[in-house]
Amino acid sequence: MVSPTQFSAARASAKREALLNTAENLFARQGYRAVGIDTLLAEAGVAKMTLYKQFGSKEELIAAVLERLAGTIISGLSHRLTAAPDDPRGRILAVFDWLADWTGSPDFHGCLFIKAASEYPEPGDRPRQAAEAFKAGCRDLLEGLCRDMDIADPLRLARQLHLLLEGVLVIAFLERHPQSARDARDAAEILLSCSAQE
Amino acid sequence: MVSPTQFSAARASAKREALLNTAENLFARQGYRAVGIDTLLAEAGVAKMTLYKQFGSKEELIAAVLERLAGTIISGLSHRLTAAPDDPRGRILAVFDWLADWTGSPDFHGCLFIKAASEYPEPGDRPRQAAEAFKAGCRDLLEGLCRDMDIADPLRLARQLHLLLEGVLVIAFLERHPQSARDARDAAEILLSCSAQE
DNA sequence: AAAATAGCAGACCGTTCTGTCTATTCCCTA
DNA sequence: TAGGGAATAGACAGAACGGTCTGCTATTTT
Repeated sequence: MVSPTQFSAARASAKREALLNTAENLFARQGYRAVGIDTLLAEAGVAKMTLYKQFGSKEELIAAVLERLAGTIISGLSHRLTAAPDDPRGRILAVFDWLADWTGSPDFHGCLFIKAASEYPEPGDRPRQAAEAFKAGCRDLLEGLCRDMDIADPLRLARQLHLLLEGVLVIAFLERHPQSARDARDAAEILLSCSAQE
Repeated sequence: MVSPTQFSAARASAKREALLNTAENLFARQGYRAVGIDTLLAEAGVAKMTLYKQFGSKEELIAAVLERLAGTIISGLSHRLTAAPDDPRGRILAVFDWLADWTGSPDFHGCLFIKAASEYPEPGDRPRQAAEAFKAGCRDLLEGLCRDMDIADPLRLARQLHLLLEGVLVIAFLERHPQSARDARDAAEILLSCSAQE
């Protein structure tokens, strides 16, 4: 049996989800400031008051979109790593395979976190904070993988791999084909081998 | 002797420069769509009609800012490479030293080209075109340096170094300290060594 | 079944946006 | 020194911005 409050919550959350989905799509395609909330609301089929009850402001909506997206991405990647080989090296390379799929997908329009930090650059801006948190999460994930390897400076390797990853996000967005992910994978292999030898 | 038209042109170009300088500063700090032209004009001390006579539109002004900046950056880097050691390897590493200085400078606020492509993402948008052209120029410059090395696939190495470079631009913008450039330099050294061995 | 409550749609607010227009000023030439 | 032409400042226009407010509907509880 579903309680009334649960039912209401489910209905509210349906509109909330519609808002988040539409916002993610439009922001990804056009940018944050380029999309007005009226456009957004029309496309989502949601009332303006619903947006402001649920999120409080446009910037908070953006932050909510980013936080949900961060969870989706990290859990998607983590899930994929469970299917990867057991050796640490293979798991790290699997990150770049996943990256190739992501950047090669037709609805990849650049990294929404980089874009958010670009459009809301002040340290106090919530979108920028969400972006910093996500990128720190990515680096932490890579650090975890690198620690499993038996090398002298796993943190440095993680930062280097992170640079490759961000580079792929930028170049794939600008050049519109997934070659860069393959290049990054090749480079990662070299860095892995040489770090291990040290 | 200075002709009248030259004198007029000099005066016009002084205002034009003021516009370009102010625009570059404000756009770098706050973003493109976040800065209205009225703010820009007030700060530059220039009339609105001057902007529209000189550039035609805000987007064209942005493109002009980016094209001028691209020239400044590429020539600054090139000049610095003339002072670098003669061996190809040293010149490539000098690129990353230059990158460390750039991203470490107090008025580094992220890469204006990445930001431009983020805010004007359509293929026909002039700011995005300027960004694509600049990044292609960077890759070409790296390709030139890598070709001087005696390795099997210099173009692939160039693309890999380019990934590191773009990664540094993103991470330095998000984390606000120039550690990433040092990490990239270390990684570049490894890639150079291993590419040479192949 | 009636009343209360919560969430909805859409009109509405003042502000700010890019871009245009006009009247004036300034500078060079004759 | 007078005149011509370009560049100026600032008012102006129409649209779009983020955000608020007011009725109304639809659901839930008594």
